[in-house]
Amino acid sequence: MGNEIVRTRFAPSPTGYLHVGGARTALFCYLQARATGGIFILRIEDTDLERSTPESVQAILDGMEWMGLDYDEGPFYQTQRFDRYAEVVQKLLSEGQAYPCYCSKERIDAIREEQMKQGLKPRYDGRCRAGAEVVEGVRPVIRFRNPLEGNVVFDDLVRGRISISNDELDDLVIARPDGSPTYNFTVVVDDMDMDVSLVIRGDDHINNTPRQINIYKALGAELPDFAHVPMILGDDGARLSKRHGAVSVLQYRDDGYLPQALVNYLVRLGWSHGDQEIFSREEMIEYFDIRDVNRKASAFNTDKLDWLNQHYMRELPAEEVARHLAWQFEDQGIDTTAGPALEDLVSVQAERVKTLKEMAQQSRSFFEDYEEFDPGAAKKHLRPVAEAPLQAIAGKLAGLDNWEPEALDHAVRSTAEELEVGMGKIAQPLRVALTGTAISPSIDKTLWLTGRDRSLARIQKAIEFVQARAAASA
RNA sequence: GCUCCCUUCGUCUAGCGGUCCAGGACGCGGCCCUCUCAAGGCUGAAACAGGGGUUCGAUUCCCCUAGGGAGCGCCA
Repeated sequence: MGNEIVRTRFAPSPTGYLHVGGARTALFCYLQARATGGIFILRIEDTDLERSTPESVQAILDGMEWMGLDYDEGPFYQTQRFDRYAEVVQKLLSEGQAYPCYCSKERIDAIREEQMKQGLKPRYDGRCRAGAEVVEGVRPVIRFRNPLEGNVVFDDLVRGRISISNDELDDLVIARPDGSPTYNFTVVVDDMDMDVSLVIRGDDHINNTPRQINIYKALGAELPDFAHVPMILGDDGARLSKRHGAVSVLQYRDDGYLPQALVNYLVRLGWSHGDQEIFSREEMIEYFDIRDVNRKASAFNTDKLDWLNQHYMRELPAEEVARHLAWQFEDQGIDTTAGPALEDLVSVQAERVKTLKEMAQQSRSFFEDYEEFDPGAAKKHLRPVAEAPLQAIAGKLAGLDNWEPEALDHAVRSTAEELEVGMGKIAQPLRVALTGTAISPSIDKTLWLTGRDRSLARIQKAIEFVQARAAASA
């Protein structure tokens, strides 16, 4: 890299959601710019009019915002730069660095097939290179005049030196018959115009780089540095696809993951700083260097993401986690106006669940009455022997004026002692009474979160249930 | 087929010629704790793809083989 300021860019094409691979590339671009006091640019590569959609553009913007990847310039849209591309095509044409080609698709396909058959790499044979015969009524494509000899060599910041011979390359199409530009050409024009000094992108672009370098040279532009980052694979080591479940970053948001967790997970995929696992945004920026990124593709491991998510649910300020949790409740149609404070909920539930979605699901009974007891739980814990403990604790709780965890814990324990039974004999029936299920936070916290009125009413209901059951079997 | 690239525990990784009978993390097993589920504590199993070199000495450098990936579009 030169002495000037580093300028990176993330350049997705809006043909679907922002997937985790793209998100990590964006993160790396962002971190490298922030780490060096540089500029991070967002550019939307929407020249494929067929497949690009406004929804996808929005998904990319939303995903970036959710992850907190703010950019300094853009978003720029390639569809708004067609005049500029046309201008550069004309320049190359007038300099003889590009030429019109009238070869039919049929002919191109035929030679490709023939070359494959002969064990050769399929390439355009250069028929129109020396001067095309104009075919009436046919609008030509424009091809770039690639050098015939020599090698293209570049030092990739993550892959090291890469060298390819020019005779592996052919004269690529840079403009279609309707004048619309193609990818390998627009990237170069854009990166040149936007003064991008460091191109960070997926390693599926490695093979495109030499031909892009030739275009840079033809344009007399200064070459940027390149850093090709490996791709992300699914849990099973196969290429990431819908079949692996969540691949879109917004899906992770909807599934109850905190952005801090996803970002932390992603930054450690292909990059590390000693044995450190947890990184604050500041630490990432301080330690990150694109040169330290690994060359190998890595598999996405949801178990580790879950671990990080729980870590952040526990460590982040409860108010912040609560904000994300509120969204989950809303999404699940649970009204949280009558019930415990979400911060309190977070403080007790965070260590018990993997995601905010689970947290909301398992906290339903603190806000709404449950329909009926879980059959298995009721069968096991709401038996006749449970009546006495429930009556005892009901009486004790009714007289309690301090509805706080410490007092509640004392109430349950002292009741157990007075009845001379183990905690399980009283906590489990009580748990089923309060939540309808056999699973919940510790009994004092469950009482606390359920609240006084709701707790007392539910215990009564459970006592009636036990009595009815005893009567029925008698 | 051709070109380019990749290869340390199941997974993410540390390692940049001796400190490695290979370290950490997730996950997994066992024990403890325990009112359920978790969480937590302790503990255990688990890897340098294979073969040649170079070197006094290779996980680290070179070559080959095997396996894997990407590209070879008038897609990006």
